[in-house]
Amino acid sequence: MSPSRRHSDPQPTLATVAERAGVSRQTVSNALNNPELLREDTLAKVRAVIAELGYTPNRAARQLRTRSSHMIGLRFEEAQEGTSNATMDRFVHTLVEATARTGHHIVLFAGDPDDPLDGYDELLRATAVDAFVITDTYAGTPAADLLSRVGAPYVTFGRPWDDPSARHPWVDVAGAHGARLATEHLLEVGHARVAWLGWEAASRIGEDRRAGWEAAMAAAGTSTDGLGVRITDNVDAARMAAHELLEDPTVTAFACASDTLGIGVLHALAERGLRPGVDVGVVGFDDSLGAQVTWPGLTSVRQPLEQVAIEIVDLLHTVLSHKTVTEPARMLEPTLVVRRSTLRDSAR
Amino acid sequence: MSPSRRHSDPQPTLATVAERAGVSRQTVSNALNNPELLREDTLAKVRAVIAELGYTPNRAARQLRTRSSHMIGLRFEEAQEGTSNATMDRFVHTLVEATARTGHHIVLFAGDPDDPLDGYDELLRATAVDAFVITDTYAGTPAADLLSRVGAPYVTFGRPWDDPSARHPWVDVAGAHGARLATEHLLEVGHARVAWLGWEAASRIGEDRRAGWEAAMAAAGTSTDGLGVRITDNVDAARMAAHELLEDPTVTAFACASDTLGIGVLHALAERGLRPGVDVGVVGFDDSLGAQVTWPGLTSVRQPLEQVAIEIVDLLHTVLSHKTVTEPARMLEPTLVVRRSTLRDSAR
DNA sequence: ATGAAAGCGCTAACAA
DNA sequence: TTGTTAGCGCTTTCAT
Repeated sequence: MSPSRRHSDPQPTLATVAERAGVSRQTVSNALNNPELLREDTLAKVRAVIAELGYTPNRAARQLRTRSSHMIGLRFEEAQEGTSNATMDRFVHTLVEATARTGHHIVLFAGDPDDPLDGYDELLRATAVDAFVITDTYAGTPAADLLSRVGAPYVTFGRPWDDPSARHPWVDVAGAHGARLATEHLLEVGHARVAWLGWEAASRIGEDRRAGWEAAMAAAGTSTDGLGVRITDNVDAARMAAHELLEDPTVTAFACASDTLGIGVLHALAERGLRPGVDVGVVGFDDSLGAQVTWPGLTSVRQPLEQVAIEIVDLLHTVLSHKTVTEPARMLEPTLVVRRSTLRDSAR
Repeated sequence: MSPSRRHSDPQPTLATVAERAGVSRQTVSNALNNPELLREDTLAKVRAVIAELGYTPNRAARQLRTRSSHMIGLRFEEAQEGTSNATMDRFVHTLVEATARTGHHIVLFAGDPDDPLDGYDELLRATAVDAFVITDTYAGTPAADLLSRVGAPYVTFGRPWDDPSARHPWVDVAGAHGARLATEHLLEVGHARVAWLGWEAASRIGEDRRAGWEAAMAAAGTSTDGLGVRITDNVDAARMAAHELLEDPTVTAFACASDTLGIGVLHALAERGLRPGVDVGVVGFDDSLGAQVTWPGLTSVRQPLEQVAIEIVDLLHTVLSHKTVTEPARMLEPTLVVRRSTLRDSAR
């Protein structure tokens, strides 16, 4: 923008540019959207005027005409204390980056916490967004169902747990694989009886991760009897569960469904005077800030959120250009970030 | 939306509603925007048809006409590992909630990290947003300067550190007051020599917080010689600085410019076999998730982010209705959240 | 390769 | 109190 022009001055429009360049409005529009239709010298001239005037097409007008806003809706839940939506936040950052590359923006909207559908409707009917990204498929997929019903485009972060027949595009991370990595790592560094701290059975994500632990234990030929517990996702519940499990001296390692639970185990160790890593191995899940900063560092399963965002944008792009999605379901693999909570030697 | 209608069907427009209700388009528009102009029975009839058809005004058309998008722009920085933009994330959550109440949405946009101005321009010229919220005033206020220059409305979270003559609306939290609360708390529970772990001198926020510590120490009549250090905001730097300061046995407490630094101190204590709270008191800043989950719990200064968001939306509202802002500068006060890192007794 | 005309859905201004 | 007219800035025909 020319630095001397104030916002209150009239913005240049297609007409302004056209007049200044001595061409018709349509030619300017073509210079923007179909440059290959213009003769080279015309194109150059128009572009020069556009730059000179600092012209940017009016989004509202374009949107009204093309019925496309280049906005992607994302329902943003209330900040919840204690439990970490840190993963969600990190995902949003990566999503903003990824959508920017295709000229899209993310529109955040709030919804009544008791109504998983609230907010979608209005944005959609107002043609304010082109598509949605849905992140809470763990709670079933009411929003996805709604959008499917009205034929609105969307992509979910999270597989359709309750509906294997669902055909919508989604991206997810193999939680079971992550838990398996965690458990195998603990077995490798010499722990035999690895306990599992997971969420209530109602959580599909939680049960998926637990299955990974069970698979790794089965592969090692170790029974999981009495080693797996289901608790709510908070530090104190994990701390108490860990205390209980540690009454059995053969239990020397914990794989957990979240960093919150892993940190709870670290609390129990601190209270018992046990050394993380050396005496008892602990692995969390999500590689949150907490895992990174907590003493002495919590080994954790990290989701490739950057890649998730890129895949989602790719799917979004395909869906929005009305192409057929050839590969609507994409499962990514997490990795293990090793920190001192699983280092046994004293080269610490 | 009537559940049976698909998105591909034509959306109802003003004209549809008008025809169905047997009134003119303008009357429907008035029913929406100036209901007091209509006779009661007309209004009721129009509203009934609106509900029946599931009509929502097209945002693009409205925006084109009124030149107002009801979108607020917020530049969203890349996810940074290790250092916590957790405060920023929590703020965004509260902002989404607060703006929703006035019918606005938050548009996130990315910008080249090396160019603090990148992204604003385009959104503005495209008339895609009505206003901006700026959050990184600590880095000077280049974005605010740009927006002032072009006459675009904005509110900042953060005072104009480098320009006391700035007249734009802003909301901030008194960091010095927070550090003072932290220091006074440590003095009250019986520590005499309270050290300060803060950021480099270039950080205005950091120096502000430090000033609060100095004020509290001065009020207690204690010299701060050799007790204040300036380091980068990461756990390890704090850990090492704490080790150094703890060589002096009279140093028994730390007030810190961030939770990250506070957690670094906890690491040093763990390595020295000192008990947080009992032997050494530690206070962090921001009440992040880390402070809440780290063992044994980190006392921290909490910013009233919900209130910040509410004040910002209020200012935004005033600015956007072209009213004069009577009180453009609003300073809020943080509070202290006490956890076990400052509890001396053993009722722990 | 370029231009003219029409219209997306809405609201401001005015008329009845 | 309600209706009519015009036009926001753009792109999609269609004509040149």
